[in-house]
Amino acid sequence: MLTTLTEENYLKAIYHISQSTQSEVSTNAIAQKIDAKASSVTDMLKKLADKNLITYIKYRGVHLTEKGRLAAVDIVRKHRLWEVFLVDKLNFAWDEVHDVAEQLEHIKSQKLINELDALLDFPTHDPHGDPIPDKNGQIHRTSKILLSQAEVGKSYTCVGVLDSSSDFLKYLDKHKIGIGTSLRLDDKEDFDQSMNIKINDVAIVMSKAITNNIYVKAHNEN
Amino acid sequence: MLTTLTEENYLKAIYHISQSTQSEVSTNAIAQKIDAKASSVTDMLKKLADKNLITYIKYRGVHLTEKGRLAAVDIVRKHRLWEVFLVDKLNFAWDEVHDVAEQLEHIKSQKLINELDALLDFPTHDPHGDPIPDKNGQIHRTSKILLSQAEVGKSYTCVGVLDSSSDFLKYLDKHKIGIGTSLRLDDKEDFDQSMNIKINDVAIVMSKAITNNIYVKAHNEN
DNA sequence: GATAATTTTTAGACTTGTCTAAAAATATAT
DNA sequence: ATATATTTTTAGACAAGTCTAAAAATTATC
Repeated sequence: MLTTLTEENYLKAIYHISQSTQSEVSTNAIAQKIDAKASSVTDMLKKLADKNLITYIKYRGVHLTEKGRLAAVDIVRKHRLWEVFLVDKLNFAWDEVHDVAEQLEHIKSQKLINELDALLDFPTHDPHGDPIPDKNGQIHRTSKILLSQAEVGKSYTCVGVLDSSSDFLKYLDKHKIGIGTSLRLDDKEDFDQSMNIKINDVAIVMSKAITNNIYVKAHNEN
Repeated sequence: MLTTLTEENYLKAIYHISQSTQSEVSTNAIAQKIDAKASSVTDMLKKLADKNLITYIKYRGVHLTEKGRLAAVDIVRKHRLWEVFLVDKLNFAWDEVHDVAEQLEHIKSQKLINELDALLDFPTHDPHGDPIPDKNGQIHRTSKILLSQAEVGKSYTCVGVLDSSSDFLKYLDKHKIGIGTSLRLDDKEDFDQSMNIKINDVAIVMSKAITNNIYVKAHNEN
């Protein structure tokens, strides 16, 4: 059974929302993500339920079925592989890739995506540090914490970002912070939870708004 | 002004038909190419005329305007660049690229196509030997003739194909014929115009149906 | 637990692109 | 030149996806 571009976008939205909330996904939440009215969402939910891609109980929100989850994860896989392609092969900056990948993720060809995977040498993470699901829809999650939760005196490696807006990514570029960058948390201010961070022997101060959007992994850990 | 995917497909169809006929493009011809009914085509022609992409006189067929021609050539450029990408970078065979390129040609990103062009080292022809229009919509046409028009005793290089159906391309693969292959016309049968061709010292017989679909360029010529 | 506020769904309408069937225009044939 | 055949257009309908406005269900408040 074929999915339309619109259906794919709904599935992806439901998937991403359910990742953060861990419970039923509400009509309004989808409407906000898709940038459509709630009434339009209701219509589409009926269609997706008819196709057994979601379980839908009126007024109670939706869940992805296994079939729906696999379809959603497949779109995510394509999106992230294309992002790697754009950055690694076509010299895109990491804040430029999203809109184009939104288009490319809907191209239908199994061979295309398998070969792309090989061309890119089977990457496990996209340019923002998000994991790329494998062919079977499995996601290899790495243990990571927000920099805001880090402990004073310890060293970390930057492994991802929560916010991937252009403004935030440009901030990181300006301070030469990227995936793989090592840093050390020298001190933390109790008052506003701002942090003194040392990166390549340069000390900078980061507000909570910043540290809340950077994922790190502690050194000497698995 | 944005063009929809459907509009782009109509423009491309009109462009390709006008390339072969050199005159007005009829509603029926478009319908056949697009695989739609003539009535649907009429509706779309009005829309394209409203956008100044074609000149349309009822019952008289259509012509592309300069604006329409540039839009059409831009799609052709993208299509052919993606075909090169699929063959050169993703190991697609030349009879597998068309359907995927049909999808990829509609991706909207100027940077994407410019960078792709560079990644592929600015190719001038696609895997079937068709010229790739440049950024300004200019097409560098090479002098070529159909193999069926070749002269007995002369040597040629294969530079393209007219038919690019999977069946025909598989025939060429089987006989190790591709773009750039050298061949010599040893003899021609008056009765059915079949030809005795020598390729890499192997002699084969080709029917008119075959030689009518292979473009060649004479050796020692410009 | 009744009432108010919010969320969700329904009903009906609009747009894009398609279709069928019928009418109009053009082309062909005698 | 007139009848016939073909091509093209019009008219009206349909499916996908969207919207607004109103009704129904749920949640929050007192």
